[in-house]
Formats: sequence, C-alpha cells, structure tokens
Amino acid sequence: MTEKRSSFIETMLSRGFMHQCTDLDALDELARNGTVVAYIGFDCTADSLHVGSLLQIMALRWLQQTGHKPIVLMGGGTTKVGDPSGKDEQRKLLDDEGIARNMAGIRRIFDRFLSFDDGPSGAIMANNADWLDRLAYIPFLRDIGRHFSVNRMLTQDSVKLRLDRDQPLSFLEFNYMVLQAYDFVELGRRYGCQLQMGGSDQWGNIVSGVDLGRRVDNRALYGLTTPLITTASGAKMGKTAQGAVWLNEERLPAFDYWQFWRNTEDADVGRFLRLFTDLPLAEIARLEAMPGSEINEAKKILATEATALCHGRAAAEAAAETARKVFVEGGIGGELPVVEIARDALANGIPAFEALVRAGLAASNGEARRLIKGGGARVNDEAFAQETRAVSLADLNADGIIKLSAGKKRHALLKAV
RNA sequence: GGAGGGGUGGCCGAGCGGUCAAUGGCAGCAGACUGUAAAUCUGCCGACGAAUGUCUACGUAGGUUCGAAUCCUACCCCCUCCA
Repeated sequence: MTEKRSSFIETMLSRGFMHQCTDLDALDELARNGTVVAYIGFDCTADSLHVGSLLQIMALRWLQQTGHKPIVLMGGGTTKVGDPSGKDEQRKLLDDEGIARNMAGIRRIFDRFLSFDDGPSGAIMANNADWLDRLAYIPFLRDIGRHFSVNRMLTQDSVKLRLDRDQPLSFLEFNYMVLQAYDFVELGRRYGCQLQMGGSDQWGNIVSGVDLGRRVDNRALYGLTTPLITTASGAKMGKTAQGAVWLNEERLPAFDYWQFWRNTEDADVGRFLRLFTDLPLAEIARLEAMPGSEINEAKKILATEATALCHGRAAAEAAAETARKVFVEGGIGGELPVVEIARDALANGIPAFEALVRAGLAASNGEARRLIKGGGARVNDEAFAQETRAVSLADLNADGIIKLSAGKKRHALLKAV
C-alpha cells in the first residue's frame, strides 16, 4: 500500500492501538472511502468499568474522532452467559435487575468519551439482550450453529485453557463465542456494522464473527484487536491499593484517578500518553523525552489529560491543584477525602488507631496499629509511634481540620462538626 | 450409577493428631534510598485488646480424642477414568 492511510488506521497504528487485524489493507480502504461502523462489546458485570477497558473506550473515541461511527454494545444478553476468556472459574450469574443496574452505570461513562448525537458519526448504544433473549433454540442451531465446528471451538484459547487445567467449563459458557459471533452478524444487519474491535484476548471470538458474517450473510466483516497493556515491570494495569481503578466518580474519586496516572512508571509515560490522552504525537514525543526526574512534569500532564477525559477538565484541574498542595507544599488540598467527626468525641480524645480507621486509611484497628508501629502514620504531618496517642481538639488547625496520613501518599481529613 | 483423586488464609501452594493463626511464593501495606517512578534492602500482612490473652478460621454438619487442618461418619462441590 503506497496510498496514504486513512486517518483512523493511521491513528490506531501510530498511537499503539493495533495488535492484530483480520485484513488491514481492506479495512483501511473502507475507512478511506466512507464511514466505518464499528463496535466493541462490554459485559455488564459491574456498575462501572475500570482502566482495563479504557483502551477499548479510547479506540472507540478515536474511531469517532476520525469520522466513523461507534457502537457500544452492552452485553445484556451475553452477561447472562459469562465469557470464559481469561477466567479460571465460572462467573456468578447475574439476574436481569443486576444487569440493568450495571448497564445504567456504564452508560454514564461513555457519555464522557463519545458523542451520542444524531450525526453520521453519532455513537449508538445497543444491547444484545434485544436479540439474544428472543432467540429460538432450534432455528438458531440450524441457521447459526451449523457453521460452528466443535473441533475448532475446542482449540480456542478460552476453551483450551479451561480444559488443559482440568477446570470446569459449562455448556452455557461454551456457547459464549457463538453468541458473540452472532452479535457481530446481527449488528451488521441492523446498523451496517463492519468492524469489531476488542482486546487481544477477544481475537478468537472476533474472528468467529467475521467468519460467520461471510457464511450467513456473505458480508465482509473485519476484526481489529488492541494489545494487552501491562506496565513496564510486567504487572497488569489498573490495580491500586484500593483495588481496581474505576472510571466513575462514585467508585473512585477523580483525585485518586489523577493520582493513579501520576504514579505511572517512567518507562510507560510515552506509551500511556499516546493511548490514554488526545495530545498530539509531536507533543507527546517532546514530553516523553524529558530526562531524569523532569519526566515528572510529563506524568502530571498525563494525569491531568487522562482525568479530564474521564471526569471533565474542572475535576482534573482541581485534582492537580490538590496534588500540588499536598505533595509540593505538604499541606492540605480540597480534593482529599473528608470525614466528619463529632466535636464532642474529639473533646475526649479518640485513639489515633481509631481515627485512622474512621478516616478510611486502615481497614481494621489492627491494621491501623501495625501502620503506626511501622512508623507510617502521621497526624498533621507529625509522625508518632504510640498507637494510643489521642487525637483531640488540640490537633485541630485553624479551619477545624485534622490531617491524617498513612504513608506518603494516602491522606484524609477529619473535620470537627 | 461405579472406581479413584481433590476442596487450606486475596491467589498459588505446603502441612496430614499436639510445638498451627497454619512453611514458602505472589499480591498488598509501611519504612529506608529517591523523583509521589523503577530496582533494591528492611519490617508488617485474621479480628478484638494497653497486655499475659481471647475469639474466629483449613468445603458443610456431626463424631472420636485431654487435644483435630490433620482420624471417623454423612452431606455438598470439583476433577479423572469406567458405565
């Protein structure tokens, strides 16, 4: 291919989203000559998505930014089946009510990243329960099932892994890939969808859909997968002290989200800027070239840009400002979590370990005690070793606030009321 | 349905009558060094308690025993082979 690539494919390649594609040149051609309708499926196993899905979300975002039409497919139907990919054990089955609740939560996240307008590239939100729930078993088997070879299904990684490890795989889960393949066909019929994207672990399922589309509808479908993102030291991305890095404010405050990105490893800064921000590549090249500790400036930009996409510019700026106050000045910032405590209780003094638990900095009294004994606890930035040290009115600052810290990075404020 | 194997702390995985709140690894938390990085080193890592300590835990329910994660019985779940 000597012709100039479509901006969509060009972006996917240059920003690091491309892992595998069923037919890159043909897809490129398609994107150059018209609007590509593409989808990514998301299961509704929780009421939010976490950074693990962010790459997929950004892929849809770029698709839209380059003039194409994204479909967000909610797995209202497939969630009832459970994807065996990457799971050692069968997932707990969710009921309709739980799935509906989760879908509502996830929907809100996409409002930030995509534009659901009526234009030619306006995003669509679909739910595969709309067609999967109504499938008639025998007709489905005859029309769709006959195109699947069990022999080949058994060689799929998702299935093979379970079998090799002597772990159970129910017939229900075994059907997952059939249903996902059918989703692709159904979206092709309904919306003219020709491309499915997904993580690299979805390759098998995606290819099944491409094959199925050709067989039942004689339609050319394409698949594109994104690489599995790990940190430079090999860890899976998206875990922090508190657990998964969620994308909604209720589960993970914007400040903590900002902190997550701020703590990116040096070696990941450039890659993450390309994947998780909209910054131009030239600018990113400049940032990632920063030597030594100057790279911290690039991390701050990464944090602010990534947070702005997910929580809005204002929240991102506020998080950055709090971080500056807390880490540079060693003071107090507005975005730190605040826990209210009765003035009367403080008058009597409460033990420091209990204060730490109340502030959410320790899960149990024992944990708080250990933290203190280990020298990691501070009241108003003063370290102390006596776990029964009382926190009292005397510790209040002029604004009636006490700053508690567990280590250098975790802080909370107690406010007397 | 039959035969055999197995279910241990967030995960993996030892232990197979007392010295077991249970070896080890991973993950996690804190400290040191730094740059809110990585790597490295150190400490911690069931709950409650100021504490000798108390409680809860080795699939579930009983039992044997001075004493059980360890032995017995029943049940549940998983795996393999046979039908």
